[in-house]
Amino acid sequence: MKELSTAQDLSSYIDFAAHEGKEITLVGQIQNLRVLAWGGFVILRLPNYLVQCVADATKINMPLAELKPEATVRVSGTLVKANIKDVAMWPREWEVSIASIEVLSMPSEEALPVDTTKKELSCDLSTKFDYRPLTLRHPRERAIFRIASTVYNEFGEALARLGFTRICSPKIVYSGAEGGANIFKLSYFERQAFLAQSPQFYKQMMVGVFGRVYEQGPVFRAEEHDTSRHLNEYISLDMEMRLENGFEDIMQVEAAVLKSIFERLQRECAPELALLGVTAPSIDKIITVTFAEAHQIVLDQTGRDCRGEKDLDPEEERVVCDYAKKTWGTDFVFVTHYPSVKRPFYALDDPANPDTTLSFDLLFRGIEITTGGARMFRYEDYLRKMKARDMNPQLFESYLQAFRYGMPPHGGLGLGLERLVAQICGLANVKEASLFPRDRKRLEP
RNA sequence: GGGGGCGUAGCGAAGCUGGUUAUCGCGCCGGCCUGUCAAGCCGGAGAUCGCGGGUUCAAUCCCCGUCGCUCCCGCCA
Repeated sequence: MKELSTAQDLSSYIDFAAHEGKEITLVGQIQNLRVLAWGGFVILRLPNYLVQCVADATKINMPLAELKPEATVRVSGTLVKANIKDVAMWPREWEVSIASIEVLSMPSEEALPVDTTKKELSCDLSTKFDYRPLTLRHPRERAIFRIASTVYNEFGEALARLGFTRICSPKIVYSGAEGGANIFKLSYFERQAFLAQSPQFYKQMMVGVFGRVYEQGPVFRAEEHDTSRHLNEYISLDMEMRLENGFEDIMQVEAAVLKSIFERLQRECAPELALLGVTAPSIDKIITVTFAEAHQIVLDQTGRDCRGEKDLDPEEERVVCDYAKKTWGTDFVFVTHYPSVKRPFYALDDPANPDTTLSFDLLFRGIEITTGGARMFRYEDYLRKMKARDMNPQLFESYLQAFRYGMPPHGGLGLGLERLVAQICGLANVKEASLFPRDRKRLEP
């Protein structure tokens, strides 16, 4: 038996200022190497740093030329002041003056398939994904996923502060939530099951328990779309809450959560944002336009009359966003009151106009990142709506239990993590905001 | 499900109204360089031009097919 210490500091945080002038030992992978006649530089990649180390050829224990990018090394030396210009580096005020280097591992290939030492990764999307274990090591790729990590964490933490309870619903399910046909089938012992395309039913059931819940997890869509804004598996940031005043409550909570996310990005991800050349957006006001007003904006701005249509197409969403930016100075527009026919059966119709629903989409820089709205909460309403849509209530037995036993007025939303991150980072394709994207063609790596 | 574009060394690209020794940058290999920061300089190796067929004296280039990638629409987050 061996007992390990529970007292040691397990943090990867390094207090560089406190180490100045002192001995320091770092284990990291070589991001880049610059060998000069007098010695050279080793850029070391650590969990959340990129540290420059400098070597004097006459003092170091081995020639730098024997090293190569992606070798894992243990560097010992002294932390000294430096002035580093490269914005990919962090920190930039200190470097390690190397005393010795020990090689722990070397890449087995003579040459790496893509060059990760340059400012930009110059390769096609498919190449980038084919070599994901390598390409993700590039500083810009790391920056994207440090930002994604922060967005994911703050979504949960901001909601938790507002009294929401985190839930984890099953991803193996008995029936398809939205009623759509685009659901992955799965063999489950002697029966057939499905991969959840949304935690919708479970988060509604859980509103009957906690009143305010959230979930962050993967959802699966078997849609054959093949575009720069779709994935077949993505991370859905979901919440569901009792409504005190109206479906506007949902938008207010979402705006508050987004605001909190962007402020935290500014505080904690400044180097990553700078590296990507972007700034965190801000959401200081909540701008809403109705679906009908959105069509009017498109008509006024472009002359295209789409007022009869039941949805906004991507081009119209871009027009509405451009208009909102120009007119109200905002990157975010909530479009409310979508037609009932375009919304799932559980959407709550607007009593003032039953052809529309008390629902919304949130558009961010030209793309829709959220769909949300109020849900029906009376059992009879579900039976009526399901009958009208030729749905068999018996197939939704366990879901409908919640309403049979009584439910408060409630609503919620789903936010696509990759879409949000892609828009923050200015990425052309959502897949770039996914570590290992799953699309129509890709199941690997 | 429908439509557009692209496949040329490990990576990214140029070339083509048909005839070249198929070009450039990065990476790789060798040499040089006292502070680099997308380091720099000199030299070298590396490509049956995605695959199959056709037209032609001649195809990387034109045509047909096929496979792969990418973008857009529908649908969605």
